[in-house]
This record gives sequence, structure tokens and C-alpha cells, in this order.
Amino acid sequence: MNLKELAESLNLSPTTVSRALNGYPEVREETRSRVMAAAKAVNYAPNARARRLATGRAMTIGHVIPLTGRAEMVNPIFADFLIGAGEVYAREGYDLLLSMVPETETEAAFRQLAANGSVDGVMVQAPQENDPRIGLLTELGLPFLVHGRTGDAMDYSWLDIANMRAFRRATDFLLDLGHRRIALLNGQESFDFAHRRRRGFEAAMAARHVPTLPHLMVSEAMTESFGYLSASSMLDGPEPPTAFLASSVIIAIGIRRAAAERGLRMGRDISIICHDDELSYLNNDIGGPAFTATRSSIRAAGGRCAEILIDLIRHPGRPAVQELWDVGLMVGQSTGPCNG
Amino acid sequence: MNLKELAESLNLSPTTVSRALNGYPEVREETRSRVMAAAKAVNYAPNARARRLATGRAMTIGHVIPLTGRAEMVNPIFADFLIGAGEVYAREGYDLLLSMVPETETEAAFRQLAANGSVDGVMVQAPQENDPRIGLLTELGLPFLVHGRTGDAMDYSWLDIANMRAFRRATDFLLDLGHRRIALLNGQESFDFAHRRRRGFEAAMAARHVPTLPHLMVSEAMTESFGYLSASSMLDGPEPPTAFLASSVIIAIGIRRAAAERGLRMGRDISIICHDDELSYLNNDIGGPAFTATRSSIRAAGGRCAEILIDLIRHPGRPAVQELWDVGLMVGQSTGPCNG
DNA sequence: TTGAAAGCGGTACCAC
DNA sequence: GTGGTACCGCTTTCAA
Repeated sequence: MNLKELAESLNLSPTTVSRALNGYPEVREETRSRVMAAAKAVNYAPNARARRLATGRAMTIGHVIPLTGRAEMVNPIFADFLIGAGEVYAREGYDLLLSMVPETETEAAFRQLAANGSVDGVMVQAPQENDPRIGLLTELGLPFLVHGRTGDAMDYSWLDIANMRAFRRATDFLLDLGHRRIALLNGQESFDFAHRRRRGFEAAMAARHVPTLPHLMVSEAMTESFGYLSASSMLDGPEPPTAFLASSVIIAIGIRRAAAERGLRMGRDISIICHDDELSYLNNDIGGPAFTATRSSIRAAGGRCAEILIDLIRHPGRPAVQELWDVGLMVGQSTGPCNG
Repeated sequence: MNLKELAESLNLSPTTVSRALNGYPEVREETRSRVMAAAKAVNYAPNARARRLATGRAMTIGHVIPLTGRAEMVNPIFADFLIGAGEVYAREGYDLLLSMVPETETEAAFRQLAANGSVDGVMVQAPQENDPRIGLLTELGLPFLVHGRTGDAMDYSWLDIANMRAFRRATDFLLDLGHRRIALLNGQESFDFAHRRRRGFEAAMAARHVPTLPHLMVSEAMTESFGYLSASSMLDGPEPPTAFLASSVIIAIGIRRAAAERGLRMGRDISIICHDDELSYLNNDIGGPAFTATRSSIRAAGGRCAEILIDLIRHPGRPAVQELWDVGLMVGQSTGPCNG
């Protein structure tokens, strides 16, 4: 059953039926209810393909995930971010087009999406320093929102969590507990977030005149084995750390295993604070939940990113939205936007 | 630049240009190359929305993920499956529509997708016993493929791994090593796969006349804390297990932590075999990699599922495809389809 | 081998 | 308030 047939069965024009269904005000109430009832009765749903062509909008948002050797999506934050964003898309009537492409084909993928008009905008995640995607998307005129930031000062829309502040605060917390040899197990520093986290860590240490120890600072792709192997060698080496700061829960899981193997007890012999944590994964390590972001805050961030992106799509030409989120420390919820 | 403009610039009709671009044989070779060159020169890409309307095909496949309380996607297999499927979709020119909906709204989501024609088919994952989705999709006439099976004997297309065989073989392996008190940490038994795995486990034990111990068999949502808590209480209780069989790497990670805390050494004091494992997560637990499926085999399964589904879409009315995959034991690759 | 024209199923402008 | 109709941009008969 299509619009025309539905209209005929009601002795109305397609125009009127379309208007009634789409909530236009000029339709008489009685007509509208008659149309609504009939539509429901025959289980009518407007054809999305036709609508997309007629309106010129795809009502679809693309998430392009570059696949590197290690499948990044496994990192729990990808899933949580997607869920948060997906909820908002659904609420706003948008579909989510997920495109996983080899990293080398990312540019081609974006060009394709822009050229054939199958999305109205795209979400960009995990930007690297001077990420080429930003210039490309700007050039293509495809609306986009970046989750994270690049170092440079281009004028694009992004939402980022206050990485530096989060790690500075977490480091302060460990220092307050009396720790001096704190290890930082970070993600790859080509990613902007890892860079900021290290700066936060270093700032906190410097402020207390505690030297950072090079052998306790490593950064690599965030996997459990990276956490396990790094923590193992640190714990077995000279000047072992008494506390760990990890950039991902995946890393923290590895650290915890290394610690457990050595009979080190969480919260007594050793403390771990990590990012992207959630209660079911890791808690009570230092006498209570200890993490910077949480899974629910990542999800909230995904939702907020989706809202901003949709707004950007609906209002082309609006100035770039740049939102910094304070994810707090030892909290279960994002605290939302902040400044500074 | 659209087809009509491109055609005008070439002094050809849209018809001919369309044919040239789509590889129709009746176009003169010289014309075709002229068209191709021009298309490339102006960076022409056919509008996907228009094409979808004209052809009546969405060229899109839907993955509907029901969200339960615990976000299942975190389970690594979801990501790997998606990656495997996504590669095939991209190769075949299909888009992937990812829809995450509250479990209670799954039916409405499918009805919507079917009614508004935004997908040509859908992938169904993690079926429960007597899963209502199967009847619904059959009724809606929307092509679908199930990854996994339900217990009942309906005639639908599925691809499943040989869960029973995998777990039977894994259990045999542990029995061969001399283990007698083997614990099974399974997923929720409302899922068909969990049910089959238990049967495989029980069959192996029965064949050797080794009694299964009720306190060593638990099934619950697959999380790290489930693994940790269950293993902890088993290890501290009477008749502790000497080996574990886990339905997910996530569970195994929890088991390993419990074991590490108690100073139990992998491969000596305790052995773990798990499903959905991968080297970076867990290995050498019994003196070598030990798992039933692997991340790469899940990915392969995703790819194969995508191929089957696309085939189903292209050839409506073909008989149901039912493929069983042997995922082996202690191997890094799927061995592919098998029977029995 | 090429072209004219009728859709595909909606939306939205303009007239009534 | 309602209806006629020209699109949206491509595919696909049918005719030449």
C-alpha cells in the first residue's frame, strides 16, 4: 500500500494525505484523524527510499570505523558510544550507517558517502594529531562531528572529554594517597587523547615536585596483553610502581592480572585508576570505584555527539560547536559540559 | 553533477550514460570509454537515493541489536562478527544499517524496517529458544539469516558453529589431561548456544563415566564479574575444580583473575579453555592456546553469514541454507562448513 | 547501438 | 483546507 492508493481509498489527494501524516497544520482535524486511522488500519508506512529522494535528505548518519591491524572496536568504548548515539538517532528518526573500512581506504569511503548522498553527516572518532579526515570532510562539505580533538586549531565541531583534567585529577588523587612511583600505561600518543592524558599526568607530578620515571611511562595500542606485559616487567623491575594509571579498562584488566599473579592486593599493595571503566569490570581497587570516565559517561557522550551532529545537519552554516566534558573522578555519571 | 547533466555534456542521452556506467553490453566500447572518462573527470557518482528508489532495492542490510540491561555488544564477538560481515557488504555494494533497540521494541523495529523498505534483509543474532523473531520475519517476508539456531525445527536459513561438538571436544581434551572436576561457566541457557554447549560438556563427561557436579555448572550473562565471582566461590568451596570451561573470553578473564589471586598457576594448577578467545586475550593457559572458536573464526563466520544473506536477497525463494561450522579446538582458524 | 519517456513513491509549490 | 502537478535522479521498457 502506497500513498496514492491510500489517498484513493479515502477519496483524498496524495497531497492531503501526506500533509495529514506529516503533521502539517493546515489539515482539518477530522480529516487528519480519518487519515491516521486508515493508515494504521492498513499498516501504511511511507516508503523511506522515495521520501529520501523527494526530500533530498538521507535521514542517515554514517559512522566510519577505520580498521587497523588490531580491531579497535573491541575497545568497549566503541560499543558504548554507538549505543548512546544510536538511541538519539532512533529518537530523531535517523538511521545509522556503519562502515568499517581498512584504514587506508578511509578517504575513499568518505568521498563515496559524500558523493552518492547516502548520509547527511558523519561522526569522526579517535582523531589523530593533524587528522586528515577533518580537512577532507570540510572540503567535501559533509557535516561532521569529531569525538575528541586534534592538536591544531582548525575550526570544526567537536565534543571531547577533559582528558588532561581527568588524568591530572586522578594523578593528584594517587599522590594524595601517598603514592610516588606511579606508572602511566597510555594509548598510542599519535592519538590526541593520549597526549593530553600524559600532559595531565605530568602536570600533576610536576606540581608536587615528584619526578616522573621514564620506565614507568609507556604508550601503545590498548590491549590486555599490553597491560599485562608492561605491568609485569614494571613490577619485576627496579623501582616498581605502587600505583597505575591506565588509559583503558582493557589495559587495567591486564595490569590486574599481573598484580594478582604476584600476590599484590588491590587497594593495599597496589592501586589502579583507569579510564573508560565500569563497575562490572573493575572496582574497589583503591577502596572504591576509581576511574575517570565510565561506560555510562561514554554512552552519554555518544548521545550528546549525536545531538550536536543532528543539529549541525539541520542548521548548516551554524558556527562550530565545541564542547568539553568534565568526566570527573570516581563518579558513575558524566557531569556534562564544562569549560576550561 | 547528476546523470542528466553528465549526459548533456557528452551529447548522449541519460539512458546511454546509465547503461555505459552500469556495464550493459549493448553500449559501443568507444562510447563506454568516453562516458567512463567523463564520469571520472567530473567525479560523478550516481545518487544512491535515486537509485534505490528506481531499482526498488535498498542495497542495505540491517543488523538489529536488542539492548538488554547489560550491553551485549561489549562481548567481543559482536564486534568481530560485524567486521567480518561489513567487509563482505562493502565488497558487494551493500550498506550496513545498525539499529540498536530496547529488547521490548525489537518487533516494532523489524516491522518498521520491513514496511518502509530501508533494508533488503536483516541479520539475526543470538537466537533464544523459540525465538519470536523468526516467525515474525517469515511473516513479514523480509529475508533474514540467523547466526545460531533455535531448538525448534522451523525452516529458516542459519549458520551456526558446532557448539556441542566444540564443547564436547574441549571437555574430552581436559579429561585426557586427567581433569575430573571440570567447571562449566556458561551463558544464559535461554540462548540456544548455551544449551548446546552444556549438552556437549555433559556428553563428554558421561562417555567417560565422570559425574558432573551441579555446583560446578553455572550459567548467567557473560561478564567478567560472573567469571570472577563464580570461579572464586568454586575455588574456595569444597571439591574445587581443576579446570574451567568458559563460554566467553570475558568470563575467562574473570576466572583467570580469581585463579591469580589464589596463586594458582595456569597450565599447572589450573586449566582454562574458553570460547571466542584470541591470542591477545588469553593463551598458554594449558600450555598452549586453548579455545574453541577464535576471534578470527567469528569474523569468518560473520563474513560467511553476510554472503549467505546477500544470496538469499538476490535469489528469493531459494530453499533455506543451513550451514554448520566446525570451529575446531586449539586452532587459530575456522575450518569452515561441516556437517553432522 | 541509442534515445524518448514512463515510472519508482513520495514532497512541496501554487492555485483554488 | 484541499487538490493538481512538477519535480527528486535514476532505471528500464519500448521504439527507432
